[in-house]
Amino acid sequence: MLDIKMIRENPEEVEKKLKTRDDKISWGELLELDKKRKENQAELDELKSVRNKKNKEIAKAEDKKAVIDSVRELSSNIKDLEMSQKEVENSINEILAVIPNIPSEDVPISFDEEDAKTIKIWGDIPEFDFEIKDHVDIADGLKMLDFERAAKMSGARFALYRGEGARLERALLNFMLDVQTTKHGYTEFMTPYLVNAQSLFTTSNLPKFEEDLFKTQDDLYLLPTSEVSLVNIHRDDIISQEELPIKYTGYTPCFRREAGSYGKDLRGLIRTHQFNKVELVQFVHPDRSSDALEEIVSHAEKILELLNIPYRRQMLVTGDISNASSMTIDLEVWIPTQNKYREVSSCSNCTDFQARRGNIRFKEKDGKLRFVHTLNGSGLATSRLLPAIIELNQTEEGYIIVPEVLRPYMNGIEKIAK
RNA sequence: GGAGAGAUGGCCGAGUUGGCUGAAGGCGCACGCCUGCUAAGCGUGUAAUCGACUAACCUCGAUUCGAGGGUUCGAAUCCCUCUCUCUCCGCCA
Repeated sequence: MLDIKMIRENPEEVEKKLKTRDDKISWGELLELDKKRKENQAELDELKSVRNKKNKEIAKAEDKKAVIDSVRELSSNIKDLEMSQKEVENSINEILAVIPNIPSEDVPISFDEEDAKTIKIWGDIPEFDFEIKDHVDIADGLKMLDFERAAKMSGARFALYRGEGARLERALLNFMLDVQTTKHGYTEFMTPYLVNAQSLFTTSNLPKFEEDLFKTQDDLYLLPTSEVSLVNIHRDDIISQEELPIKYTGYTPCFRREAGSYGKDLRGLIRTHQFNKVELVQFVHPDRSSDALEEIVSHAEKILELLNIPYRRQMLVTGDISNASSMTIDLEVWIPTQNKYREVSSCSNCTDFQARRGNIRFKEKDGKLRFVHTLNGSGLATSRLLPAIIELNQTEEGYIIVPEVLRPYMNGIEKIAK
């Protein structure tokens, strides 16, 4: 959520910046409502001040009845004004709730995702001297993944991991968590997978993106990402300055309806309703969030480098960054059969946008309370990582060479064969 | 699922015959004094949000005692609904 004070003070500039990420953006009556709210409040304060004074008289008055009668009407007026003030406030909040974060100055301005800026390319793109197969065919041949049976029990876009496939997935998750906790200083969490609407409001998945979420009959939602639960750990908290930066990580499955994304279909694991992800979240001092974004990206990259997967770092354009983000860096891994890089991680600096929605503050040295900055990044999603690993490490016989760093997690085996 | 108890400031904890309580007391924290150092001690201060005034400080007004609604001239205190926590019973991985 943006600070209404900031919008009030320079509306043109804010609107201009927001138009670079959504050309339809507008906030209609927001400023008039804001003015109205202020007027109402001043009047309310005045009326209440009078009422409070009179009420104090009543306590001491001899003839209570006379004074009470004079206040009765005043109170009724106050009640009416309060009602209309509430409506005004609700309208303001509804408008503010769907306005996205302001993009950072450094984000390339464009609505075409192809304009993303490549900042870094790591690793050599491998060449194969045999006919390569995609991850679905290889995994099927090795009985690691079974999409047909997944469809039988759950429908399209679900995965069933089997045997070494399941073990490889589990190995990856454990490996990633171990790296982030032991090398990068993150505290690991296992969080609920069902969360309430308030938590999704904090991260800005609600109210605007409800159609992306699975909702239960108890009004709880399945996590679309553990960013939601990790960020909400500190909802309504006041964090002391010394505790910053706070770094949290956790594995959870992620559930997304992917409504409307049919058609641009992708085989196998690439786009499913349920996938596995290790998430990184940081709460930092506002002065440090740019550095923290760089850091979080490097933490995700470390995983790819240890797995020896070629990747590139992309800075997304204004039109492509997520609602809460002021800047987003994507990591993309090389998928041989598609002959291109595909997103495996998305790291965002949400500045104070989520902190304001979730009321997550810290105490500055001078005692002032300020909103923290929040950042999140995938570290990483296996649904994109596993295909890369399978395809990049395939042999002519259709086997998979297990990356060295994963072998300790795979009972030491060097390859997955029939 | 059933029965009962509770939710107050950064934390603990008074206050529930409605007005003098934004809220005693303690802890913590900040500053000062004291002190060879540390510890202890003494003193002062210490909620947030919105608004008025101001260069700023100060001051003043409004709101907030889990959330929402109601009763009343007036609610932390009374009533209703909801959420959460604890205890006991039931069930159970």
